[in-house]
Amino acid sequence: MENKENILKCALDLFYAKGYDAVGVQEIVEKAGITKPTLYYYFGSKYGLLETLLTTKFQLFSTALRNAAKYDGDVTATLNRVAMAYVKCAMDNQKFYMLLMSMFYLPRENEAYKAVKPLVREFFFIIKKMFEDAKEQLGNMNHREEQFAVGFMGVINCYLIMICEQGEGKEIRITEEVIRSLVHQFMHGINS
Amino acid sequence: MENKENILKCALDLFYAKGYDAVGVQEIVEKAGITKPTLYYYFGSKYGLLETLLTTKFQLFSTALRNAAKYDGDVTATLNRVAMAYVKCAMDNQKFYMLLMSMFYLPRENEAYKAVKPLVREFFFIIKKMFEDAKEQLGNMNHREEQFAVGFMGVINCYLIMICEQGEGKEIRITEEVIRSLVHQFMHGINS
DNA sequence: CAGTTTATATACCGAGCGGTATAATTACGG
DNA sequence: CCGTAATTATACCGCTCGGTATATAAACTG
Repeated sequence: MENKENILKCALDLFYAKGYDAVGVQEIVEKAGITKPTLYYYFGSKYGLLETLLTTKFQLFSTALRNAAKYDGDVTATLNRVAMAYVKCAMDNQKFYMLLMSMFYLPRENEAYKAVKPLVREFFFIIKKMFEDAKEQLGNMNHREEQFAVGFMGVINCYLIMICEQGEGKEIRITEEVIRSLVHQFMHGINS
Repeated sequence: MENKENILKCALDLFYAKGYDAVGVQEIVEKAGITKPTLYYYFGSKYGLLETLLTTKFQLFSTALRNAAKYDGDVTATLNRVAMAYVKCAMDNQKFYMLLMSMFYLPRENEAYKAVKPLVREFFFIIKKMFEDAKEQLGNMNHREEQFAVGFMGVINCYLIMICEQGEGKEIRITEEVIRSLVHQFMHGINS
């Protein structure tokens, strides 16, 4: 079992650095110090390896977000919880997070995008539902729940990517204060 | 010269649909109805083709934004102008815009990212400078110009990508009113 | 210890990759 | 109408791609 996890780790490193399409199976097995049949024994195909990598690691994000996104009557508090949980997951799994981001923006007919598509859907479903539940407090969103969901995650992701870029590789601490200010910016704009 | 532009067009279609790494040179020349040496005569390499495609088409964005981003003492008005110009460019060149977006989020060691990197830098330099010029009106940004630039473009891009996704292929009309509401959301938040 | 399952390596497959040497064709100025 | 330069095609290069048939080693199971 040691090999399997090692392959996943090496694949993540390479996919993160170059992207799924630009990495060959040969490259992965060399980095992992094994041979091709071993990889194919565990994952069946290069695409299967990607799927396994994505679905297993995505569990963390999914459960953390699902817990945080339970609307409790206070929009700001809920948004803060979600943002905290999300940022924590992202920073604890920085490479995986950046891989997810890059794959989310992949062309829609790219094979690798098909692997993230269900994850993206699940993801936005959670956030969108949160905004729907907050209808009472937010008032007439008139069907802008989706726009809000996209915008909210967009603000956070843009910030995280900017930070990740600057502190390339180094460990990054993002304080609760910063997260709260991001949520505040989403709700009240930049000059308030 | 007819061939050259045809190759560029076909390359854009394919890169847009599948991504640079997932498209072979053979595929491009077949779609363009020519043979490989013709492509290599004009562009020297697959990467050279990408560079030519990016730099020529990016001119539009660059000049349009540079004109719109001249700060005139009114932040809201300037942001509106920039957003209008940007959205117009993006919608007039939808495939190219989506290609740019997908490449912007490419892993940093991916070869194709090296081709967009200078464009991205130029792009953000323009937006960042606009926020710096608006210092008098926006007040104490205390070095958050970059964060604002990233956030502003992030909001617009997230919205555009969402729209492009829904109206896949069809022509898209985005009214000035919608753009103004996006700028308003950036400045004053969602519930104002 | 025999039999079976699990795990790994050697050596190979056809196909497609990016790229090119050579030659034929076209366009055009003298 | 000839020579030259700009274009385009035929046919090929070595290499890497994703994937596999076969054999072997290790680890359980009875």
